Amino acid sequence: MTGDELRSSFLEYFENKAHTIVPSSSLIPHGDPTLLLNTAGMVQFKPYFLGEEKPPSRRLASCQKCFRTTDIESVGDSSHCTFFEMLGNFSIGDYFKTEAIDWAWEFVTEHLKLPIEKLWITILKDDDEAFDLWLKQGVLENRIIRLDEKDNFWGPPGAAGPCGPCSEIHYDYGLHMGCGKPGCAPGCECPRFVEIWNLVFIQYNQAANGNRSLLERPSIDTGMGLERISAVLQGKTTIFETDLLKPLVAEASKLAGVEYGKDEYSDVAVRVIAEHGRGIAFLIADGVMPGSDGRGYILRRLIRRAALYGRRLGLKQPFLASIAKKTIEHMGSIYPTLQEKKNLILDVIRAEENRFSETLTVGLELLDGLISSAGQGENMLCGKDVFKLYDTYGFPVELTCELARQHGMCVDVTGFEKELANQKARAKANQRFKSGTVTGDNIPDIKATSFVGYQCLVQNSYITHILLANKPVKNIRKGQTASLVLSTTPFYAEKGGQTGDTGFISHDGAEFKVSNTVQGPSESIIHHGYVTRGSFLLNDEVVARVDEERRKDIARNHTATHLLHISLKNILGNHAEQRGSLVSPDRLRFDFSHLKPVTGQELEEIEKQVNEMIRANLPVSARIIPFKEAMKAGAIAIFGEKYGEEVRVLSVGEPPVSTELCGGTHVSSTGEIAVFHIVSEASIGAGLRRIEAVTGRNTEMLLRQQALTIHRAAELIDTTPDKLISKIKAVMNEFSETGKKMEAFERQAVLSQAEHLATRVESINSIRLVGAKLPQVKVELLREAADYLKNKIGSGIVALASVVEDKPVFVVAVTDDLVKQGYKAGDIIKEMSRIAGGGGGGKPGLATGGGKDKSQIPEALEAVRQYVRLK
RNA sequence: GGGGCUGUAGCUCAGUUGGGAGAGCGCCUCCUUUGCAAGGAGGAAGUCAGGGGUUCGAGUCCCCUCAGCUCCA
Repeated sequence: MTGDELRSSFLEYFENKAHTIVPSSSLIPHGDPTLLLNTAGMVQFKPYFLGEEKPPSRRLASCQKCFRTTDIESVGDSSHCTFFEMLGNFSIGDYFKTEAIDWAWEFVTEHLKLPIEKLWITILKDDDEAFDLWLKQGVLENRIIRLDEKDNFWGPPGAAGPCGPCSEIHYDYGLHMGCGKPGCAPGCECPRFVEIWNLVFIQYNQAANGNRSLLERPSIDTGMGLERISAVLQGKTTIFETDLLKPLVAEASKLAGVEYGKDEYSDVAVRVIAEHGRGIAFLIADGVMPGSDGRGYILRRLIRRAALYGRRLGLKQPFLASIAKKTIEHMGSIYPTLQEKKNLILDVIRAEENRFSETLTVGLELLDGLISSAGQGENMLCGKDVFKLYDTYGFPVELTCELARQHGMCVDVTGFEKELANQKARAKANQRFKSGTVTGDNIPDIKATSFVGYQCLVQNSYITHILLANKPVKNIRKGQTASLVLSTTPFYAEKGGQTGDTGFISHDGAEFKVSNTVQGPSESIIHHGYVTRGSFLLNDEVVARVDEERRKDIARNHTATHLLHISLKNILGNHAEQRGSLVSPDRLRFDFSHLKPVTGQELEEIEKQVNEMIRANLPVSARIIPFKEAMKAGAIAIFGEKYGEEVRVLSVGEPPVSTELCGGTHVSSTGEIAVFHIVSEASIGAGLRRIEAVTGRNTEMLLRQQALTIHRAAELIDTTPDKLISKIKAVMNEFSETGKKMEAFERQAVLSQAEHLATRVESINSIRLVGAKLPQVKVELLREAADYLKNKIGSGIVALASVVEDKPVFVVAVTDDLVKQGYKAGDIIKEMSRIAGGGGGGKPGLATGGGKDKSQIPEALEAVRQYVRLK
């Protein structure tokens, strides 16, 4: 039975048992920011088990894409994998143990036709109910193993929640596969017994204190790994020999030119490449992009690990895309996203693999250097060097170790780990310093401030706390910098990338200027600022007034940020996800994932689309709804952000063009933004881009400034703005022509002087010598003159001097024949420059130098004669 | 946000202790040939990322800024 047949046979079986077949959910768990990737079949049904949502049916079955990252390092052996498919049937408070066991046994023995004598059962040690049910199926008593909670108890997810015992069906590959130890049985580490199906009986609810109570309507959650059961059915001992993975193994072997199954060393590499290549394709298809954290880092690690193993097989060219392509061909009909995202998948893999290959090349050179420069006695690479390789060049440590071993050296792993710990400590220390500035930690009785800033910008309130230098006080007066907490406030506290509000808090005779608003403990809102007039007492009644213009600027930028986000997705693709955002009154900054620079044309399209949405004057509305409901409506949530039970959903347009979870303040319709203009686009790291933009009156200001600059520039070079470019080109051309002419003219002048000097050759000790001062000649030309004279006189010494910027410069040239006799230009120049208060150097045939005192030029030239006389 | 590395001709890069800015490919002109990366001669092309400092003199040493890469958060 092939994997595909197995998959459909399973679903068909449970469909006949009145189950609703649910398609696999994305590998990125939707609406569950606590989970990195989908790790089990039941993940998408969690809200049903927890009673938070109503299931479409009480009986469900699925074949779910799963990804587990806990043992990436073990992939390559015969059994571990990161990506796999999980078959499962689920009862949401419907049937329980009896049916679960009944059907599992029927499916395994009658549909899959696995021989009963090969099957073993494990149960939780005191679950007699399960024991009896298995006996009833005809399982022999000695084939039922009782295990403790460590092995056969599931959950709860987190500290509290539903949980219960489980029972597993194991397949026995036979005595010859076993470890032979006396206690060998299902649950043993050796490969003889393999768990094929896990049935979880969710019968308890566990409280936070650990007490378990029986659930009124117990549930069932089962899981059967498709790869493993395929291996069993196809009579294979490893999943890599099944029809699910074999084509990929074959492709990897073909690319590397090795035969699978001949050599364990290359087999490991082939398996890593096949397994990771498949997982990578699925991750990208579900929207993961390589990055330096979270899911992105997992993807990057897989690509790099596979690339490394490819190298081990001698693969020099990028090859991972071929494996992904094979995966798409092989599984695309069952997972159509693979087909749809084919181009993206292949592009991303190629780009990332190439990047890594550059990293490796640089790293290898450095490592070669380290290895060859290590002395004879040394046989250890120091941790510092290895860390530098890793930290600066991203060169994997395991590769460093492997290569060092090949050269008979080892690596100071302890030293490396110490450096890594240092780096982590540095980053942390920095973090602490930053967060230390937030005040409010010293007020024990602080309560949540009621925020009314969505509806109004002016609010009557009273002072609940006053903070001076982060300590509670009873009053403050004029001139003091302090922080106020109010009972109610219209001031928005800095969060979600949006800058805090500024404004005034006042009562008769007193005014407090708010310079920033931040979040304090217990959802309080803290106003930072200083007293400009009068004084404030605790419990004073005050009027809080937000700077309206500034708030409107912020609102324009914030709503524009949402429009930009959706527009990026529209034009660049769905992978362009928010990774950070800053909304201030004067500009907005938006970081997102994207592999390559955004082209000028794309930027233009993005800007155009955003401005179209602005002109359409779309209504902006916010509503508070339960988180789950928001997720179902397809709202954009940011991974890693914490969201409460109830969330604020911000929609633009009707029907919405954009729906995001957002607590920020926005315009009421997009027309208020007026105009959106992208100011810059830049990289902020691999796969990450940053766009900065302005809106409303900031755009107006920017445009006015730019127009002014253009006008002034045009005026300066005597033209009109429309002809500015061509005029600048013409002027630049003219400038460069003139420069060249000048240079040629100077050269001509200097050479004719040199020509003249050639007629005044002195002779000392029968050495021909030219020593002269030329007026105002820069060093380059002086050098040319010396070169010219050197050739002219055939054999001899040329020493020239000039004055540049009021300082003496010298050039000495010596013909080759005299160099051979021991006359060195460098020696002569050193003497000359020393006399003039400087230094010089060069090569034996030609040297340059200079000094500080131009009056010493005659002495310096005399010194040359002296040098020749004494030589 | 913090640490590190890199930035030289259109492209790929070299450039020793600070002392003449280079190579290969590409480009332009001419000649010889017309077949696979043709051959020959000549030529253009550089604010050595930008700015400051040290020095008689900086692509080279020091500081700052920008950009790309990388690790940590």
